[in-house]
Amino acid sequence: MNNAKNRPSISELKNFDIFKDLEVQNIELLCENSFIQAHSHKQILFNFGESAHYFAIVLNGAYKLSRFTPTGEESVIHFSTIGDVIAALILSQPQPVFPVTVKAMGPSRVLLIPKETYLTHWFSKPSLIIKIQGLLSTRMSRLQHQKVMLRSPMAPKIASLLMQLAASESNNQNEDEEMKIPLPLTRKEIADTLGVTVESVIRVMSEWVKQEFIETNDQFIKILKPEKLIEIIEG
Amino acid sequence: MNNAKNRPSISELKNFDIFKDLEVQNIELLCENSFIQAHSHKQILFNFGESAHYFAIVLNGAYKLSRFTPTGEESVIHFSTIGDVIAALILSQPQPVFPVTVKAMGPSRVLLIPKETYLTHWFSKPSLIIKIQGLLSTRMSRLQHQKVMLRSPMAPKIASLLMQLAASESNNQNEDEEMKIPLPLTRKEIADTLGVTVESVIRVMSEWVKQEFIETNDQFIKILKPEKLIEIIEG
DNA sequence: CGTAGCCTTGAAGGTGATCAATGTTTGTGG
DNA sequence: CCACAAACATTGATCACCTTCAAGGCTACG
Repeated sequence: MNNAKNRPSISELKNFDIFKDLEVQNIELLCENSFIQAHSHKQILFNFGESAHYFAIVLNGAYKLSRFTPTGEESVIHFSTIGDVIAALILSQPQPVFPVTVKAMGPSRVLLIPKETYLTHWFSKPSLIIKIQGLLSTRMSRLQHQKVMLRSPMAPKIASLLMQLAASESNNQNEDEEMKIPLPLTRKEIADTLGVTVESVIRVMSEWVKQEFIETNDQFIKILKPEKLIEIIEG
Repeated sequence: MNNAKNRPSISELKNFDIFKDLEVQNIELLCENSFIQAHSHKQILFNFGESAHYFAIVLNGAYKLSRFTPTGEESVIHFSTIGDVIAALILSQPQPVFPVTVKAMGPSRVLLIPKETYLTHWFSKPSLIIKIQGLLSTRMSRLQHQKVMLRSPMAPKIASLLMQLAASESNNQNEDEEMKIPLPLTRKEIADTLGVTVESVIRVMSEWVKQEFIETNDQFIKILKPEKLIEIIEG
């Protein structure tokens, strides 16, 4: 249980895309009353339905955003990795409430920024709004792309998700090169993201491991032959 | 083919939530170089992949936002009705490109606002950004809710979609009251929204018509017994 | 050492897709 | 104004894919 309240260090924040190009005193304003919180695996950052007083920026590790069905099944909405913002969109609403439950995937850290600071200092800087909207845009685009894959059978769906997650990491590397998914991802989580069962995911991915399209040694998934997965997606 | 360029009238705009609470001269600034465009059924407003120079506010009627699979199947992302903004999120990106194809559903009208006006005048008004983010938030929330329904069988999926669409219209009416879906919606469009086949949608909805849960006389769908649909959703 | 979570494999069964045929409505051009 | 085409709605039969259920193995962790 590690949730000591720490003030953020400017030098660390400077590494993040959002704070790049900003002067030190500006960054200090933007982080007014903010603090860093660390989490261990599976620890919960926000709960669905709680009223929101902060938004978060992922400094380290990754977080899983999900909702639950009445029967307790998990539905994963998004994986947030380094530099991503969480719950920024809803903070501008009158009585903001978290639309998802947010859980750490492995040891992770976030910067928590209070609603007041967001509304007074962040909103008056168009360049910041643009960056946040850019992140949202990426997220929206992922959700949309997953909708398009709904009609496809199991294998293309999984291939598409893996490529999507891997693509966020690789800086437009050449095709044919290995890609690594920057998340400790279980089969169950893949299943919960696609709305299918674990068994189905396992059956498909085991085949790929056997054919050496992917590798899944440690807890990270590596895509050895992206071309093959693309082939599968395109049918 | 009706795409005459018209200047918007302030008095009409005053009716929309976004422009309420604004002074006339402010509205004029926000509409700098903007114009109204009318469309007939199925006419295209924006094409997927085109570079974006405008965003749109729906004044009248409705628009369907969709993407297409390689095999030409349509996947509906969102239905935009009166007061909704289209393509606002992406306009702040460096080289914005439409992420969906936008098509009129019946005779409709939009106000088109150029990128430059958006970036210079809209972005400097936090209250506007808040309203736009509110609309986006609603949209995101719908997409997320649909993801949660992925694991459910056909009937709950369809019931959930109908209730979602009807809810946007009704001002928190009591349950047990009739609800009307403010869109000329075909079975095919419902199918394309859920990623299922038309036949499946028809089989489920025909049953509901027979049992008088819903009515579908004219081109609009009316929900006669919302309680019944809620029952179906909850299993 | 025992439990909990994840991974794996197999067999059976059902739900929704597919294919095909036909009816109905809408819109268009001669 | 009629004829024809195009889009939408409907119904039935068959079949494949994925879910469900069940059982067992593996690893991490207290």
